[in-house]
Amino acid sequence: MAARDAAQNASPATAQAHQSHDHRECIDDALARARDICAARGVQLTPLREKVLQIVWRSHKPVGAYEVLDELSRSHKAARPPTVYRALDFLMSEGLIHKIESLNAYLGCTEAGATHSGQFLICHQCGATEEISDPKLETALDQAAKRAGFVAERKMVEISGLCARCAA
Amino acid sequence: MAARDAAQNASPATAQAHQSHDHRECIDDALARARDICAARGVQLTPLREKVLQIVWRSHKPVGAYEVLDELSRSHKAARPPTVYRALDFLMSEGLIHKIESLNAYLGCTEAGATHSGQFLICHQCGATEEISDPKLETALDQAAKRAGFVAERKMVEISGLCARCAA
DNA sequence: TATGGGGCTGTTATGATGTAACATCTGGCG
DNA sequence: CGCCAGATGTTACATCATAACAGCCCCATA
Repeated sequence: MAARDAAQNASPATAQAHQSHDHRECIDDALARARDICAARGVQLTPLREKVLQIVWRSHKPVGAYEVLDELSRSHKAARPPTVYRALDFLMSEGLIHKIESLNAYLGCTEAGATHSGQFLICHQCGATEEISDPKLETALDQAAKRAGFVAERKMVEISGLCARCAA
Repeated sequence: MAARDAAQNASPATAQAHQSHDHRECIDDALARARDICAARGVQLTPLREKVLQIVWRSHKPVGAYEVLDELSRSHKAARPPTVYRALDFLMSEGLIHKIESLNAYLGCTEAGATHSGQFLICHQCGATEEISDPKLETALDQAAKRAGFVAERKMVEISGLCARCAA
């Protein structure tokens, strides 16, 4: 897997990420799900947007907008920053990707379909970023906000450190 | 207080923030605490760094680095971006301020002295940002990381929504 | 057919945030 | 004095993001 991953993707985004699974399946699943979701909602997952989604999904590392732009430029000469940001904005508004605020980078959403803010474990060694969905954490967030009389809308949780493999 | 706050501070940072308390006390306390902490640690809270800390503390709204720069320039003509970023880096490394990642802005730490990552309630209406320290939330974060075999180093929690006053 | 409106993309320019790299200053210490 | 470390000055640049307007395409409707 690691070899194929490296072969099909020369971008630095995946250079270090731990990939012990068949990542092509991740991509295929994500794209198929995205198509279903957009069709059901009556919004357009255009070829451009799908291509951007595919690029974001090339690894489990958050990808910067300009990295997406570089990659997109190979097949789409006209690509400019607004091209990419507009696609990223669309994908975020449909809950298909997340922005990792602490890295100014974007990551495919593994829970696409359900609207949620996302909770992330970011390894600063290999870059791999795992999205988790912890009900207790969710509850704790809601309780903390409630206690302060605060109406929570977006709840961002980004934990950086070392993933299990890098810590070992 | 609102009147004095407006008078002593023309920066947009405080334009909307709810300030029902004597904010001058906040600033004075924060600066005094910072001096104590730095003295105890044998690190230099230079006049420049103290001035930057004071500017960050002018309100309970996170302040952008270039806003700090504008303000600092009034008294310190030589100020440039690196001047500000170096001071901010120092203040963060000593735990005297926090960076709010979702806003790319900086906020005075109300728990200075104890090393912690900070949990924030960010009102997108008035901009006021409250730092909370919720033990249950802290536990939930640790548990979530542990469950994934992840070694947590920095735990970022930023909840945006409406503060009690703006929601009312 | 025509027409006009909405959604998507192209294009140019610029704004906002952050850092690299090297120079200079200052105070303490052998 | 001579040197070093830490702080600041200074120039240039890298990175991240958006404003504003132009053009295109589909298609609903007259």
